[in-house]
Amino acid sequence: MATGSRTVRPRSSVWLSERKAPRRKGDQQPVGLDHVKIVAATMRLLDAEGLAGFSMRRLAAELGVTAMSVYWYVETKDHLLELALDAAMGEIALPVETVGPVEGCEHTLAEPRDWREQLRQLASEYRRVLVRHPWLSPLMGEYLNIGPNAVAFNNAAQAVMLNSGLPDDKLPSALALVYQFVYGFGTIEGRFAARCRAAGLSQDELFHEMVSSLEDRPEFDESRRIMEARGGGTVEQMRERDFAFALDLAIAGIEALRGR
Amino acid sequence: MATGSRTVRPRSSVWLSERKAPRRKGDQQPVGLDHVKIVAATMRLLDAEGLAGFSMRRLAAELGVTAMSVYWYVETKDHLLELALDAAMGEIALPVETVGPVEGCEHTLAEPRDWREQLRQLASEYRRVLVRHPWLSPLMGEYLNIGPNAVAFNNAAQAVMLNSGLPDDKLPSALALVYQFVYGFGTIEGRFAARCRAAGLSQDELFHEMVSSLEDRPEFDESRRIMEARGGGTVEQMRERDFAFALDLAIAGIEALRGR
DNA sequence: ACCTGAACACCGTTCAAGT
DNA sequence: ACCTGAACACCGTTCAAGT
Repeated sequence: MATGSRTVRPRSSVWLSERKAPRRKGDQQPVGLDHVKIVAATMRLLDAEGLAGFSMRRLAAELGVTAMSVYWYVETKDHLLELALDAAMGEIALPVETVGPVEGCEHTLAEPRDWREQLRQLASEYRRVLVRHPWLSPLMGEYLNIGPNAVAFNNAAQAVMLNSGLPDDKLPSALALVYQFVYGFGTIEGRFAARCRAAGLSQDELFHEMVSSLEDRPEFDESRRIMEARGGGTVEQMRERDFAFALDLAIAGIEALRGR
Repeated sequence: MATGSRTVRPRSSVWLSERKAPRRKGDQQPVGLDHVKIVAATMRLLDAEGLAGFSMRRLAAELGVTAMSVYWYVETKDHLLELALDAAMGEIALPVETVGPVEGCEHTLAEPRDWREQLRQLASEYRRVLVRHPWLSPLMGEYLNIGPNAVAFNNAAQAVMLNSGLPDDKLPSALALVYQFVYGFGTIEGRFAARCRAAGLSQDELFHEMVSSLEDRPEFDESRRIMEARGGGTVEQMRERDFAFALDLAIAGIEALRGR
């Protein structure tokens, strides 16, 4: 979590408080920093060093500026992280016809298909973003996540699920089942990938190292048996299969119960 | 996340490094602190102040002791948090016949039933613990979570899913679908409850406040429509229904695809 | 309008010293 | 064996001051 809140504070979101006015009046040259540059540098740092390695001072150094300059553009560290969070949500490609007129939405748009394909597509896009930016998961837990890109994503997910044939009052359950699953799956996958990068190992190398470090622990016998049953291939291939079949399960469940 | 790791460190887990030897040799009186007391105080503080409000100095003050005393018993803050994490996992009641001989397991045991009932039971126990201790979710993302209680829980979850009739190679998918869903659901629920406590509002009060604060935002029209379709009752009742039906979907999916 | 510098109240942890 | 105190290298943020 952001360590900014030493004591519990009122907790306003960037999206609920008016933003700092854009500088650069008239036709003057921009002086150096601006909102876009700051958020981009923030995401770069977060990708490179992780959430724990990120600090306002570190960011300022990266921008070649003194520690306090950033505060001219951004109210707090938390607000900045909310901006980075929503920027990352904007990297999720959305099925084209699901995108309503959300102001500030930066999503790229993908091809339309039937609802199962759209669901799989959204899920895999979401997963990819979570893996690409491992700092996303903790931030989503920490903040409200109601920025324009997050809202557009939620609306797209709702629009897709609407075509599943489930009655409206069952949609929240189905949405939670699918997207909480993807969140957890992508979170674990992203953390593992980050761990690999940090250790300088490939995913398969680290995986086998972990497996063999638990070799003599009988509590893990059953887990090992199941993992072996899952069959060969690389870690990545196993994960693709697990992910795809879990979505198949969810879709099958929806198809089974939508008639009631 | 624990801010202990300013720079990236080797990342050993408590469960992978031998513990500090228990003090109190012979029959001497315990001098003051001990492992159990420290973890208990840690959980009390985490419940009361949240993860962001917890610090080693704060804990020491709570224990009536100087800041550095705790370090006699515990290697780092991260190790201490791992101990608290597993202690919380130990609060999950497990279906009795699923518990193998995991050393150090503190779980209480629950009645046996058919696999659907056992699954629902485990899911709801897991959910309750996540809600009771909102600091659990971020810690589970941060650490390996391979303490004795976590392992016993995973083994129980596997044992229950084994009875679903799914072939072994499909078990990881089904387990991920169900328990990642519960994790996300319980995380959101726990955060909302904590927010309510902090604001001094009931869940329904805060909920209606949030809804009405988004009243004039057309991007939320569709969400609002769905929420209204979901029907009346308290926030808690809506959540129970959503949770139960999401599990129904997962179970229906498993039953639909287990024959292949 | 935009940026700086010093300062405040915090962190986790090391290390030498006390009893 | 157990606990303390001072110190180090960090935080986020405030505030008065510079240009």
